[in-house]
Amino acid sequence: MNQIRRLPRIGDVAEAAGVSVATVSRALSAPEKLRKETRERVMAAVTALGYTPNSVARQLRGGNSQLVLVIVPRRSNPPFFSEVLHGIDVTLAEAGYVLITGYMEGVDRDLRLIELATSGHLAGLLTTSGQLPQVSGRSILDAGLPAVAICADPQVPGLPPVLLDDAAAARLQVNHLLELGHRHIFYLTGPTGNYNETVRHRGIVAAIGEAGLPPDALVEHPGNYVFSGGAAGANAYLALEDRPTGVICGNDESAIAFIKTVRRAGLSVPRDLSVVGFDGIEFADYCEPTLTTIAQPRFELGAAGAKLLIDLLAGKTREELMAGEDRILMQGRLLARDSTAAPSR
Amino acid sequence: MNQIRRLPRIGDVAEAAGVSVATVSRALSAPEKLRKETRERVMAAVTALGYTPNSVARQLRGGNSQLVLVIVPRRSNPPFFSEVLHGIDVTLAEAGYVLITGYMEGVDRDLRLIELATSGHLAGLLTTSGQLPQVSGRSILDAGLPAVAICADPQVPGLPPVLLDDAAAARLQVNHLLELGHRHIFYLTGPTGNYNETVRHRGIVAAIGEAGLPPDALVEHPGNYVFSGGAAGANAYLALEDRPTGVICGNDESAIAFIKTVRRAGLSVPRDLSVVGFDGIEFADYCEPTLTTIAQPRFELGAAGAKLLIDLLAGKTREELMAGEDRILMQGRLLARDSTAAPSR
DNA sequence: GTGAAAGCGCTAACAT
DNA sequence: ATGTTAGCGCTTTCAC
Repeated sequence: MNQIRRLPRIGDVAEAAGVSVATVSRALSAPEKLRKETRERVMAAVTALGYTPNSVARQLRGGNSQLVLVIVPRRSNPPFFSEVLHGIDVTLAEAGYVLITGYMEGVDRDLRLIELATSGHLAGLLTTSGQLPQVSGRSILDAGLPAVAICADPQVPGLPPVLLDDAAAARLQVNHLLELGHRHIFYLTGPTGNYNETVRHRGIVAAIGEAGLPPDALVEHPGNYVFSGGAAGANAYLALEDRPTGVICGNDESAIAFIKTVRRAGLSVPRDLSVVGFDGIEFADYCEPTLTTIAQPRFELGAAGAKLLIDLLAGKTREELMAGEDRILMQGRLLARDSTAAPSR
Repeated sequence: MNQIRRLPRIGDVAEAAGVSVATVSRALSAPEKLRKETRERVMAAVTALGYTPNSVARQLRGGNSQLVLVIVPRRSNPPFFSEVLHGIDVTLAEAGYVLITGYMEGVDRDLRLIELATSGHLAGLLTTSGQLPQVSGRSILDAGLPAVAICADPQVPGLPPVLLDDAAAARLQVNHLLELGHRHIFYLTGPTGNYNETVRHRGIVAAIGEAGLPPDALVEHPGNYVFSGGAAGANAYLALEDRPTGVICGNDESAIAFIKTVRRAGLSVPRDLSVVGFDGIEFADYCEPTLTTIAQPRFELGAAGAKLLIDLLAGKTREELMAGEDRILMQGRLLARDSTAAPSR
């Protein structure tokens, strides 16, 4: 009936319970300091009024924010990142934090993200992008927030990264094809300059070299991790006079487009060529043929990064958390499915 | 050299520029009130110190928050929602807002989201879930934030929804199959109780009825919008004695799993059966065969919802924005591809 | 065990 | 055109 139009504040609760605002505050944040009776009276008033502390005021007072900004590159492979985000979200939520997703997209956005980081709302920062928001020499890290990198390493001092062991995973791709007997390999790369691409590329070249194959056993074509690049890569492959029998794609999405394109051109997978993807997204098991790929521990990458940040926020030092390592590395797993087989003869 | 460890505040800028804090504040929010010379002196100090206003303090003072909470159901079809979110994100960013993604997942999460909404951080609320966070009678709407629903209608008074015309889209699915000559239809539903499922279901039944077909022309099987449900639905279909020639799936993901499962059992699509999906995700054009489906204007749904919220936040009234309608309806588009054809005889 | 009051950084009346 | 100051809602000394 006598409904007040504004949200209840601490003073309303104090009045209703017949105590001071300080007592209400203590009932909420340090209940053990109150007589049981007082505490119960306050809590009853809190419930009756549906009071929730205004955390903006709390933060201004110097309290800790519960908001963590997660920076995601805009053109970011949704089936991959959504699972990483899920891992982050679940882990943060368990510790009482809330995630803000900030997509990068052009310089304006970079500026806005930097301002958000400096705005006083945030407790910490998680980045999944190898390129940090940066505007005229000002980096988002200047906000001084505790920060952790996931899935890509911006290689900035003091920013501990949680990464897939991309080099090892790339070797898994190569060695799988080599073990099947392939000796001539086509590599549809990721976007130039991309962190993961750079490391995997090195891994692939190294694995080819270690197998004693000549450098021209590897034919490369630039891709971009999306369908269109997969199709374009396949057309480049089809145009080759001497087609490699093994194909490594930068990710599953481009692998699926690659396969669709070569099949449409009359080739058969894995009879005419074997294709390996990367990521292990759900669709890779529902395409035709099912895709051999590297499963990334997506949820776990997100969870581990979030955990690291939470520990940092709790005041632990990087040294004790990283145990002397400069990075946390997780392993990919080869999922051998129907898109790879021994070369036909 | 003489680097202060804390972030600069308005007082630091004032001191550096030799003016009062009020002048700094005005230089930032009402520059026209200042003499050009003063303004320039202040701005120089702002730049020199790398000052960004503390928006927590601003908000506490009564200023407007720039944070919008977007509520997303956890089991939320990433390829679909990521585009809706993109539309939201781009539109909000243009108006200077930042999006917070809040996933729903169990009651704990509901409570946390309600607390976030009540915390004073937020400017407004966007929900893509038909079920609003709710805990023991307390709804997130009690926080009193301006709010808009997208893609699903929680059917709460005062919550304007931006929706796909699901009933019309469902008719599109049915009529496409009817026009091809199918007279016996299998419907793999969405999750029971889901808003979109409810409306589409009605549309499908109505379209069948209007075509003069008997009710048993439609065979239903409960699905869940994910791969596993698509596979299970296909197995149920395969077990039927008299198999319908037309199949409508609740979404693309389940349609793709459905097709994969029936093909593995030796059936051919579209020779033995035609399959229609729903959503128009990218993968639907890269599966085998390519999937006939309903394209939802995903980006536009998000953008329209965000726009509506922005206008609400700018003080416009629901009445003037909705032009007398109680909802904003957008239309789906049939994409006829290779998974549908006339029944074989 | 509880209350009074200062102060977090900012904006907007109100002075000058 | 610019300065002074109250106060947003909360937590936390410091008194009692």
